[in-house]
Amino acid sequence: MRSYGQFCPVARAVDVLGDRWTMLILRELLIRDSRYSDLRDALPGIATNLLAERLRQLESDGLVERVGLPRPASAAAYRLTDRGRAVEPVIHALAQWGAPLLSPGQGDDAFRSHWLRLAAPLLLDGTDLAQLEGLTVLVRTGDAPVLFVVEAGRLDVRPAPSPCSAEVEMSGEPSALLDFLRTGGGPGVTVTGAAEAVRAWRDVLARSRTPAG
Amino acid sequence: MRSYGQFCPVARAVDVLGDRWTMLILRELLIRDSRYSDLRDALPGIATNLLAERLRQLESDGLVERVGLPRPASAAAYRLTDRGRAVEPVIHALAQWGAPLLSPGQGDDAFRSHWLRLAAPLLLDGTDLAQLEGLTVLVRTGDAPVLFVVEAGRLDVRPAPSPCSAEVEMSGEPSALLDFLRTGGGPGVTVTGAAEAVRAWRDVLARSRTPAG
DNA sequence: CCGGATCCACTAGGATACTG
DNA sequence: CAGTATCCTAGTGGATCCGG
Repeated sequence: MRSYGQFCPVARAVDVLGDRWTMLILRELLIRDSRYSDLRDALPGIATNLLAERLRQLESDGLVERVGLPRPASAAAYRLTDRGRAVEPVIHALAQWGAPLLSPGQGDDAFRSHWLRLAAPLLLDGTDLAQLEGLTVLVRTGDAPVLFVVEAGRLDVRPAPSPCSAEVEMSGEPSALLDFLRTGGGPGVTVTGAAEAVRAWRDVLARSRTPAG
Repeated sequence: MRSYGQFCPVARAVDVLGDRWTMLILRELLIRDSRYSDLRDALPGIATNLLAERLRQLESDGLVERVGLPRPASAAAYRLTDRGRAVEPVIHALAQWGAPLLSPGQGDDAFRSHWLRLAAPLLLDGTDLAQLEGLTVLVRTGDAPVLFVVEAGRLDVRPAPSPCSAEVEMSGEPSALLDFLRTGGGPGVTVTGAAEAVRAWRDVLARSRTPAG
């Protein structure tokens, strides 16, 4: 991208981060280290040459590094450097601001379950997870099941192993499921498991909180 | 901008905010309500049709409103709506991350003094302004002088009236001045005024703080 | 199958001239 | 002053192909 040519911290940041796709590539690498094809799968519509060029640029800007083998080799992955990981507050602020834009529903948009790793803790921001310590929730939606684990007062989201047992199981369309995470109710989501754990989970989700965004 | 087509809060946010120039237009309107020509002056290099189109888009997205007269009239200005103002955390996060990118210096980049309204409080983040309550600093740099005022423990930056008297006066190149704000020292900045006030001001700036970015 | 490179059609952005 | 209209170029999207 052409520089804005402004001696201003915002402009200098956007010079580096403002290219098309760049922020979404960083989102992916914030969620997990990824191989080239992982990124391509998580970014439907990106042209392969663009992905390659963005990664090169991010590497030369010091936000991303290749881990594994040197340049001409396979099975390597991309990972954020410390400087790249420092973009996290920007991504989080964007996600907070963008959360209300999910309300119109999914439409024809793509969805990947691992995005919940970023979105779910955000949607639960302001809830009190202390009483759920240790709870596990298996979530079936999108392309692959994921496992919610409450630990240290935080919600962590990881790929679900198979087989996988959890105290609570939820399933439904991504759109319904995100509504459910925000409100603790709504149609289109099936919740099963031990009655007490289910009840505690729904209670926490239904608790009033600062509205996201 | 074409939508990324992803059911993800980050992607939906970038769908709206990710167009070229959009973030800088929002930065301007976060600093102050602006007329069309104010924006054009603060965004050197923007094509006038692009500025018009971005403003139209931001208006239809509900981030910006025209204030003053209805469509076919002059002397009107653009202002952020509440939803537009909610982008502030994103801009601040970008500015924090971008602050280290100022170190290479100004080069050929443009500078506008009013940008200090956003940048200066950020560069002083982590300092204790309580002991400077009420201090005024006249800053001469860039295209117009600005006045720093410490009140309610915060640093506020406003256009300097003329004539203007302040307890402390600083002047120098933008690059030197920003370094000075970060470190309390460095070459290229002239500081004058009552010795005690000058000393207190330098002391606070020199105090260690969380490094920006 | 992974990690790209190449080619081509298209669209968004940049520069400038012009108008109510 | 506040934009529109135009032309041109650079960046993007999509498909296909290639080497390890």
